[in-house]
Amino acid sequence: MPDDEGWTLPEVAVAVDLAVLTVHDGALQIMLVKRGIPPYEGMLALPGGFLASTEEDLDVAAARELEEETGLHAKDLHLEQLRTYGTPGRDPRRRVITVCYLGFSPNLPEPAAGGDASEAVLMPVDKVLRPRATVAFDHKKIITDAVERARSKLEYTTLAAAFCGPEFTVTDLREVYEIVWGETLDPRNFHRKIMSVPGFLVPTGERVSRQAGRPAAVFRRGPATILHPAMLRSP
Amino acid sequence: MPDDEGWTLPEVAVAVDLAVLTVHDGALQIMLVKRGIPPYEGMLALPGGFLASTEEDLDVAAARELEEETGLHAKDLHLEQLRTYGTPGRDPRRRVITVCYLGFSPNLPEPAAGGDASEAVLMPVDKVLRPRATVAFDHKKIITDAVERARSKLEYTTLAAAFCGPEFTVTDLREVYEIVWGETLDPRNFHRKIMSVPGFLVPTGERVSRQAGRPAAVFRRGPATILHPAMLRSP
DNA sequence: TCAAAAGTGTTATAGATACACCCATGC
DNA sequence: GCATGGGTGTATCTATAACACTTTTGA
Repeated sequence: MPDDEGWTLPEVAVAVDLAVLTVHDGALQIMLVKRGIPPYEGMLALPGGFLASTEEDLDVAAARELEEETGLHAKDLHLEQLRTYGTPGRDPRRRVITVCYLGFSPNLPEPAAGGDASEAVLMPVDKVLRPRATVAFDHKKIITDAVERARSKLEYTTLAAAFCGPEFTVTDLREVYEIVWGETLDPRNFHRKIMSVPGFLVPTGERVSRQAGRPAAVFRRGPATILHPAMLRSP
Repeated sequence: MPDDEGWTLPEVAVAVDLAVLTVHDGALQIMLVKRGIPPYEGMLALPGGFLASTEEDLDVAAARELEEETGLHAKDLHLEQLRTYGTPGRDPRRRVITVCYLGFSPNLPEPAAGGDASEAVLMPVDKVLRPRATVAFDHKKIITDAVERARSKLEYTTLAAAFCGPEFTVTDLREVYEIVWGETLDPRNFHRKIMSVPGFLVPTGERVSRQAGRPAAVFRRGPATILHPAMLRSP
């Protein structure tokens, strides 16, 4: 793949960015940070930054930036590579290509304010993606891609559980699907479908009462990672 | 996303690589080039190379490398971003991150030898991915990812047609599925399924005879891009 | 006339959908 | 008791799987 030796390397900066999604207050939300420096000073942007050194791995850089800018720890959420964005001009200072990561985070007790980064905020994706809303760089496009990927991943994987805490009920999980997809699902059919996937939900034996009604059984995530057959959104 | 100004950029080289797949001689094959220079001199590798300038877009670099190294033109095939690989040490010379593209090419009349690059070859992926086989860099891992992505894309998109020429029969298309997935499909059910997807196949009105048997109707690709419901591989 | 491939029809089964109904709790 | 949400049973519909059968060609 690399060509001939002894030639001058084009000066391209490599960054990582993170689109960390979570379900909070009945909405799909994304973690954003307020930029403290130009360009786009004061605007909201995805957490991220340049590689710290020539030897830093991409995944490591993503985990580091996540922690530095939001106080979240990579081990507490699901992170996967989303896509790389590199259109010339996407950063006014110099050529930057950014390797983006998609994160699924459980609903956090203290939304992010608890971290080192006081400037991290959760924002509903509906709000961020409104036509009039603006975010720094090409991050709106990245967020669009991240949301679509998340929606699609719920169809054929068990990643919805990554939006829940360690213990959750079938209704918690259904609400994740409903909020991420923006559609309502039949609770009875959902229950049966989820329970029929071997290794998705492991009962803890406990039950919890919400407000009223029969207490729901409590589950933990099982080893299953794929949903077969898939649970498809309405077309 | 980018951090503070006035800091020294880690020296990271940005490359693009291409995993171009095609169905040829009854096998799923991948386009490889023989390396003319170290490292891995003489070994087979994915076509690709470094960005030509600070201003070159990733897609443009991919199209350029494709043409330079294989003689294929980007407009003649389907190209999409696969994933970015950047583990430190993956290139012994220096830190390189490579943005990989996945290509679907129709079966070529003169397999690649016709291009500028006399060193481009088609190789069955089964052969390349055998445990004892070796390819340069981490390209074996990339090829594995590319093949899995291609297999999966046939399930829910109409991309199988990108492996066929401009005109093809339902049997041609079925053979693509059978070869890429490595399983046999019922010709009668396949025919019905494909024909039931609106906008997938557009009849030209012509028919062709293979060797024996009733001549098959000839089709062109229609505007449809997704298959709904999906056609799933056997689990 | 026969083999071979294209294409249609028919039945059986799996999974999704819709919804009636029972269960277990708080108030 | 009764409202509320958890969970089961069941009919219906849709899509796939399996395969008999007809059609149309080359040899």
